Amino acid sequence: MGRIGLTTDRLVRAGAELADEVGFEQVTASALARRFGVKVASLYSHVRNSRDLKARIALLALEELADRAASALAGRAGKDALTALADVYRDYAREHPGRYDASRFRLTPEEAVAGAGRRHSEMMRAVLRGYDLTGPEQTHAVRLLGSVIHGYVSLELAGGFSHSAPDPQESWSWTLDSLDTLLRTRAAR
Amino acid sequence: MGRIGLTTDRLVRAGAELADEVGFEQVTASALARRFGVKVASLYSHVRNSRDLKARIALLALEELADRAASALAGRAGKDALTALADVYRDYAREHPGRYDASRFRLTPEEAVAGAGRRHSEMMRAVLRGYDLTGPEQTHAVRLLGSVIHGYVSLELAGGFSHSAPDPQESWSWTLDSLDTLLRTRAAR
DNA sequence: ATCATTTGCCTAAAGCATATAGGCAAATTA
DNA sequence: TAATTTGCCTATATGCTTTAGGCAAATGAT
Repeated sequence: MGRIGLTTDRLVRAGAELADEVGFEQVTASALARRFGVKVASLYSHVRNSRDLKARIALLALEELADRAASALAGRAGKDALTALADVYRDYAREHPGRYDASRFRLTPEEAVAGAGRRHSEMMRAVLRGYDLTGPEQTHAVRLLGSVIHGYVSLELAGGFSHSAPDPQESWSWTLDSLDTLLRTRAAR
Repeated sequence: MGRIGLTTDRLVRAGAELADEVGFEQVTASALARRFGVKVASLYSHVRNSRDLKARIALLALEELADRAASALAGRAGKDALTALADVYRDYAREHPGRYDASRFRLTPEEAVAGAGRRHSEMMRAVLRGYDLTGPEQTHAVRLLGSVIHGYVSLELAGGFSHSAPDPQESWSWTLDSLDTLLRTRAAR
């Protein structure tokens, strides 16, 4: 049988697609090999092991998210920037639930730093620069913002808000609105 | 070899302990059997399968959490109740990380309703009754509150805030303070 | 163009988790 | 004490992970 041209990159991208289709948990070396019509052992020349594969998918998702966030933030400030950033995460999670789950994969500190981890927190800080917060408060706000976004997105994704009025979109708008008010109030304090 | 008195209940409780020790992901029928010094197949008389075991651990965690929340809320109102409830989740997650993860296990709607799911949302609503919110706003607030608590706790648990100043406890207080202010403002609007 | 080297995918095999079937002895009930 | 139920067992099948070693295709050197 000829070679079909596996590469780490193709595996990772296919893994990301698989994650969106069947869930990040179900992304397995076996399933991936099956998808490429190849024997499992063949993957091990391209990824170290199963954990490595998942970590790479996580890094891919984080990069994609950071790219989207960077575009969304360009030319925006204040509440506009806040909602743009928050929407990036929420939209990404709805379009790519498996990848979003992947982005929550617990990476080692080195992996996270080498990857897009830093870009994400810098963008959060950039958004918050639009609200005049003092040093420690800025960190509190970064943490709050991260918590609200991740918390909302993951509860919504898990189906926590489904089949109940009002529409989750309304709650989302209300939440971002509240967050904006809150941050402005804190700044003015 | 004689019988050692396995029951579904003992398995689930041991599974919860195992989760706290090695992580909810690593809770496996094999590991549990090993812990009881019993063959794996023996567990299958007490739990339907691996997923069933995990779901039962999830339900246990949700009940424990609901019990703690109920005690914590007794005799409290307003901000006092808000922080008490939030602290219950955060403290539980720190004391029992595996169980907390378990409580996020995706249950079927029936399982969730039969279990403590309803108690939790009712307690959230009870806390929010202390802030005079109109109908739909109350739901928005329930969702916001759930998002902030779950988001903060899970980011903190994942190590997102570790090794960076200021102390996560400060951000937590600041967050709850902000949330209280926010809800009072919304109510007064 | 040919030979040497590297590389990619293969087969084989071991380890461990899930799950089912069927058996025997201990516990329970009559 | 006999009959029945129940609890844990062995045996077995299936699936995912991972390593070792092999052969042929691709690549590079002369």
